[in-house]
Amino acid sequence: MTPESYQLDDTDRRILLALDEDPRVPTMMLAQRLGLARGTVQTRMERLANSGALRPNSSRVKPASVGRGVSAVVSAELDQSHLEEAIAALSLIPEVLECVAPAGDTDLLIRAVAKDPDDLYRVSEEIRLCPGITRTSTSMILRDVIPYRTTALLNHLG
Amino acid sequence: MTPESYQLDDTDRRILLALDEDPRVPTMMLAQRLGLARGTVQTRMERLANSGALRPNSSRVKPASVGRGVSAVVSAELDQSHLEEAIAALSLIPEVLECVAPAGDTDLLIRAVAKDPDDLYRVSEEIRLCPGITRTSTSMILRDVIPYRTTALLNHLG
DNA sequence: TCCATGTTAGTCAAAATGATCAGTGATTCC
DNA sequence: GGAATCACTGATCATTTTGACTAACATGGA
Repeated sequence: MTPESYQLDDTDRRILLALDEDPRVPTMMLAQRLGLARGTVQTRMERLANSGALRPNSSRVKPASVGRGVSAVVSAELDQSHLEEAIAALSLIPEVLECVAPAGDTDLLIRAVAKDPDDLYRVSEEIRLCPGITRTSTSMILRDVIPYRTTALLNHLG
Repeated sequence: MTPESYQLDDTDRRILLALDEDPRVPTMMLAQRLGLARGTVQTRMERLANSGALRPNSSRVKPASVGRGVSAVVSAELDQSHLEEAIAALSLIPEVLECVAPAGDTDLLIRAVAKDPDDLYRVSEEIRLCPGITRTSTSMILRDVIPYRTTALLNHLG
């Protein structure tokens, strides 16, 4: 339905936050809690699911719970003419969770996970060997200071 | 129940991946599809929800859908003796989605969002002014090359 | 003003849920 | 070897929820 551009409003955010606190709550009770009609909540949740505003459910999985307790940031420089090839190759590495292109010196910033430091070396090598990638620098993450969240953001807008 | 250490097994992963493809599917049909008994799926989903292996639902929200279409990576150096203060202060900034401490030169690597480049400047300033933070360097993200995913990882283990 | 949209509030039958239980296989531990 | 533990199956049950539909109301824009 809605392509990519759907903007969540206050009601959407309240629903999402309420679901964080009580993920299994039935629509009816949720509606009561928020002071809305059931139909409204139902419509909203349906819309949310189809709006493209949410990442897939599996993105909630903490890598540590599938035995990937080691996390790293890999910055990569690349031969710009082979950008798309590099992206394609990176996509094929399961341990690559995310990759962004920042402004500045670094061409690509890659978030990767591994089983242990030794495994991280392997992953890091796989990344380095991607076509188009000329140089990488891997930093293991020592501490998850603030684990990924959007709660504060959602609350803030309210 | 389970604290933080629960390891997802093959069945858990299959359930999660199936839910990605069809998020609203009822437990019964899901069980059929996976060739499991309903009770099993029910137990698994319950356990998953309580295991701490999943981030809160709201972490699925794409910041762009709440008007934060601009994303940035901020690297920060800090006065190590004020680490905890800095963390506390950063936590209070809603636009700070994540913060990790990598090995190497950078003390903290912060993922932040903003409404637009102008707003990013404001957020960036807020970060810089956190107690304990001595220097920051902000890079706007130009392109989301691989959006955050765990699908490949979950599939890979199977 | 009229129209479109989103909300409320209510109904309905159909379906799913959570809670059980006994039986079975696999694994571990003694 | 045997006992105990654990997870899965397949089944039943009453209760609840769901999705789909109404009609009425409010709001905001054309």
